[in-house]
Amino acid sequence: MADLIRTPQQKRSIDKKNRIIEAGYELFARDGYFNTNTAQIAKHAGVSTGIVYGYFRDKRDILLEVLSIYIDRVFTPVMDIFENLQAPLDFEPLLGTIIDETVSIHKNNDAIHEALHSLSSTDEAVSNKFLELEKDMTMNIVDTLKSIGYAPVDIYERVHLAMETIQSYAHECVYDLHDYIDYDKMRAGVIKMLLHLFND
Amino acid sequence: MADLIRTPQQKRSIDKKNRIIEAGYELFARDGYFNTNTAQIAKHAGVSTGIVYGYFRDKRDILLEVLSIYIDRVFTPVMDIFENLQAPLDFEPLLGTIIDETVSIHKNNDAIHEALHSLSSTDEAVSNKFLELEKDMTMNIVDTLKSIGYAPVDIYERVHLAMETIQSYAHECVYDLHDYIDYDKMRAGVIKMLLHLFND
Amino acid sequence: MADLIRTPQQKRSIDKKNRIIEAGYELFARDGYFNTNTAQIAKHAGVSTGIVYGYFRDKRDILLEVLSIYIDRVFTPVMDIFENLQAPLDFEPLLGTIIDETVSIHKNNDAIHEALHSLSSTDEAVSNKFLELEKDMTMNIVDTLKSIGYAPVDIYERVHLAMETIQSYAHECVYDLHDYIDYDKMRAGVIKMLLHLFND
Amino acid sequence: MADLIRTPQQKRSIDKKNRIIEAGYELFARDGYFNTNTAQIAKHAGVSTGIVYGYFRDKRDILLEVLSIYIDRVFTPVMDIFENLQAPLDFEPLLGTIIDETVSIHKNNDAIHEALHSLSSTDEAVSNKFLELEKDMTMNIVDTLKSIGYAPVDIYERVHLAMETIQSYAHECVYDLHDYIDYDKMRAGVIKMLLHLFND
DNA sequence: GATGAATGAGTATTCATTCAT
DNA sequence: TATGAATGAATACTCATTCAT
Repeated sequence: MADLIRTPQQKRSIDKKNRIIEAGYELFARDGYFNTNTAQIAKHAGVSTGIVYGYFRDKRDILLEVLSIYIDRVFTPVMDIFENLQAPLDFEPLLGTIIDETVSIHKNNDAIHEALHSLSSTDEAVSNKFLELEKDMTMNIVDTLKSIGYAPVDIYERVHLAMETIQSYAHECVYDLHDYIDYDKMRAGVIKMLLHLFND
Repeated sequence: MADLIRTPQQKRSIDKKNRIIEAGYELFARDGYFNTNTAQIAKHAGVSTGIVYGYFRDKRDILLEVLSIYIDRVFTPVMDIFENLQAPLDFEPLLGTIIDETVSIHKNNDAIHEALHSLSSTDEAVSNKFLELEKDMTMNIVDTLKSIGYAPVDIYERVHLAMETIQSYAHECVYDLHDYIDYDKMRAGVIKMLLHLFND
Repeated sequence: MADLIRTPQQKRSIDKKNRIIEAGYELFARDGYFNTNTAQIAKHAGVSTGIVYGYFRDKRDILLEVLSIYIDRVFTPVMDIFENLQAPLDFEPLLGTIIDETVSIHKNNDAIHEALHSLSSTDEAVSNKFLELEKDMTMNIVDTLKSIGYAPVDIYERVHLAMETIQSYAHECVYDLHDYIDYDKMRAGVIKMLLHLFND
Repeated sequence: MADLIRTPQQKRSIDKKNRIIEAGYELFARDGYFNTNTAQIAKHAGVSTGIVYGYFRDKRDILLEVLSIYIDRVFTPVMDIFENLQAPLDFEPLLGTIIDETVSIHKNNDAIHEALHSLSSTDEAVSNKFLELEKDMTMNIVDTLKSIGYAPVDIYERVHLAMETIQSYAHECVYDLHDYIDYDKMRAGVIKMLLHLFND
């Protein structure tokens, strides 16, 4: 007998729901999904354990909402860069901007990314949301590029590959900190590769 | 008084320990670390629940051993390619070989990779082992390349970046299967980028 | 400071209280007392969860009121039969009437009977109300019979036993539906036994 | 992944399982199924909460086993009476024996009967077991009676009705204790009715 | 009076780990 | 060494009851 999940309308309730999501965001990021319990989430959000189940079906439902927030935080800033893009296209500064923005996003959200992504393999809804995110980003970027006249063959593959490469680099920057790597030099390498990928 | 963890000497015992590790490997890969319990591992390995604690300090200790096995399985085949490398260096076929081998490795081990990597963010030992793996691979490859006379500036950055890029691509191939991507064309894109990265 | 339980005076309030009792009646009958929660009762009654505690001390208090209603529904129709009883007493048609009426009552109320009666063993108030019901029915019937001149020895025992027997039969009819039983023939058996019980 | 439920083979384990069932029996009888929690059962049985789930799938599974024990305790003694029954049939002492035995059984088991029976309305397995019990008893008694030459028309109805009547009486004796009833006189009434039911 | 959001104690169940045999 | 029964702390989720509005 599924007790109704409240869809909060009033400001105070929306706040409360958001506080729970934010608490989930922070705790999942810090300790991982399985090392975080609902009581901790409630406490961190400053609410009772019971009310959590007024807003969410179950713990996984919190995860899904956290995932949505995460996706929004990752997707939006990159898309904003393309928003006001104008021909003629000058790839070099564009790539630089995207790389720096992506690194910045990863710096703030990589922990939650790991926590969420790790569930992809066992939770299809999570997996699908990640796939969809990649698809949406690729499609949006391709559309924007086409709209300003850039439409080479294999554009989907190029854009997707570029995205992956940039994300790899950003992930490296945030986490790995190998002492034998100069990340600025690596950044130059990324740009060099991608310029070559897009030109011709 | 901490019960000693046996370091098995006899063949039968070594077998048993390995069976437990292999069981952990398969179950962690299939269901994830947190969705696998020690009783399942024991059963899958054909041993009693109790004896697991004769060979491993705790559940996490199994994880660490699984991680070692994983690292070995990923590291060795790539290094083997470089083993008999001879000058003069022809990058194009070499990259093709590495890419195909990496994709093949990922096909067999990506599930466990996800399961293990997801623990990086909350377990420093796991995180360090992954860092070390990347470092070892980079170092080995760089050494080999140098030994046959290839030693440009920024060689560490180039090699590391190439590795990351190839791994990204391999991961894509195994999992994502975006319907708008032709993975052979993307493979060509990877090779194109990397050739440019290494030449000059 | 115990919040006063309102004894509703106004028509609207009486309606509301009755709606809650009726909702309790239906849900307890369908799902049992422990499988019904107060939110469901409130919803079924079309009132808020909070106001339930304006009319009832607690959940058990609803139960007690439901029990009263139930007792009324079971008691009254049987007593009505005796209301206009006239000498000389002809037991056979009287028994037939009572049996059929009792079966009819059970058909409509056996589910709630089970739900309520099951609480007898752990709730003395419930248990007492059931005892009282039986006592009242026995006393009323005995009084009526005496008033029209039927007053054999052991009249209390006879009447009480007859009531029990008829209730057993009615319960059988409603629930058990053993395929090896012809319930009309059993009805004849009941009448045969009871006639013998009362004559001489 | 249903963890295996142990089916205990060794004496100590069987003892333990039985202790849990017996604990359930006593607590369900005293407090009812819903007012008893698994921790109480474990404590009463002198075992840990965890091991309960080694022997039983869930709390309801304990209930089902308790029900089986109950049925055995109620069924067996009555059947024993019929075991050595010999022609010619003398109903009067036989009925006396059965009534006294039934009252004795009810004295010891009526509390658990209420607790279990109350779940009939919401749990089909429970309901079916009760129906089956009645059927088994009726069938057995009818068979025995037929085997010694008593086989009137409507024998199923008569036997079933007799059983119900005796159980009603026994239940009355145990619980109701109405002060206006002399239970010995009522017992005589029961015998009188049943003799009439069976003769001719 | 009325609402329904909020509380937090309570419960069934799981599982890493221990231990008697 | 090996077994697998046993432990008990931990956790997701429920629900009778309260309370701010």
